[in-house]
Amino acid sequence: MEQTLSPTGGQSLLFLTDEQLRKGIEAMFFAYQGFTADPDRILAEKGYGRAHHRAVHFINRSPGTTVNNLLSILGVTKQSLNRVLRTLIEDGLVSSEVGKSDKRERHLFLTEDGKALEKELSDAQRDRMRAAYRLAGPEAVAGFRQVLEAMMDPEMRRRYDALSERLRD
Amino acid sequence: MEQTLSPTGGQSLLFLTDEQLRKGIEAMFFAYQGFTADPDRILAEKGYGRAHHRAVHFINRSPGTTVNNLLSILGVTKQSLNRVLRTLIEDGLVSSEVGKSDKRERHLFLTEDGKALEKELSDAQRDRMRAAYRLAGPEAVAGFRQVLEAMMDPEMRRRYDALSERLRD
DNA sequence: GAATATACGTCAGTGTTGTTGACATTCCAA
DNA sequence: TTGGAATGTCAACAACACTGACGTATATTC
Repeated sequence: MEQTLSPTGGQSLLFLTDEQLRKGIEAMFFAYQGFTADPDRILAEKGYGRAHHRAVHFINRSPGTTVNNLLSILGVTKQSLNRVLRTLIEDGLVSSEVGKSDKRERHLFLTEDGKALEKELSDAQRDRMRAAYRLAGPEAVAGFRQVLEAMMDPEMRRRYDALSERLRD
Repeated sequence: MEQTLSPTGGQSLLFLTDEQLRKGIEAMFFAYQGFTADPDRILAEKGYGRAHHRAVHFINRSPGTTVNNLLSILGVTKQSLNRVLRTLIEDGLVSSEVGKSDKRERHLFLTEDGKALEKELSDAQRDRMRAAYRLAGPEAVAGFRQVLEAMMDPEMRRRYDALSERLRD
């Protein structure tokens, strides 16, 4: 609330000025800092980093996913992901099961401990997101999502959409 | 367009469900990848990284800013910023002038070459932002900004607002 | 004027995370 | 069955963030 001043200046035809665009760029930068701040704090205590968070998040989202699948979602090299995955497996947060039909594949699951960490992290992140959503209101949230989705690379957009195929939005 | 299906499901009271929040989190993650992809490509060619981009961006935004000021905006350590600044000064993209009233301070400016790089980078980033804005429409952009602003840490929000104090939105 | 604080720069050490290269295993198709 | 492609692992290296300690110049305070 108190948000009576429209952040776009209220002009419907001037919303593509360079200054508007620059402001949007800066908003992304500062907001992303806030977006990662809370999980980062928790992760640092436990000796993990953002890469661990991302892995845990998407394994939780798609239990049984393969390493390769996870790789394409995260957009990093398999070696990079592997380092993270190894520590998570060693620490008993993730379990890796050899595929039944294709024994080359490893299917990834969160253990109970892994689920606990995932919950701790996403609770923190969701709290902030919830507060922002509540402050901005449903229509702003719809716009927020629309712009973000339009900003994605087509390939990433596909993967993003695929995540909610089963789960209804 | 074609965005007739509202990303919030159209329900004004369901925009705070865990699934909605999770979707927002993932949207931030994937969108940020797109957000940085174009500048990253340009930077990689020239042997620079995101840190250089950020420095150049904010020096351009506030010419004559001091090192300390830049430090607090970027939220990094001075050692980290110094490494970046040193290479930018060596390469002739940034100039550093001893302060007149306080000779301890260094005021930072972009040289012509620095301005050229800044333009190249922000043109690329703005193009994507512009496309996303155009696709989503003015109202979505307003919501986008509202949510992002609500997501910032208060301290960062202050700095974000301060950037456009002179320039009218 | 002396002590203290501030602004900036630098050196050394560490950790996370990305990269490439080499390699083992498994699957599949010629 | 053999060779190529796919999957995943191990090792070494680079980029870039961080902390801690220190040096220098300047400003401020007592």
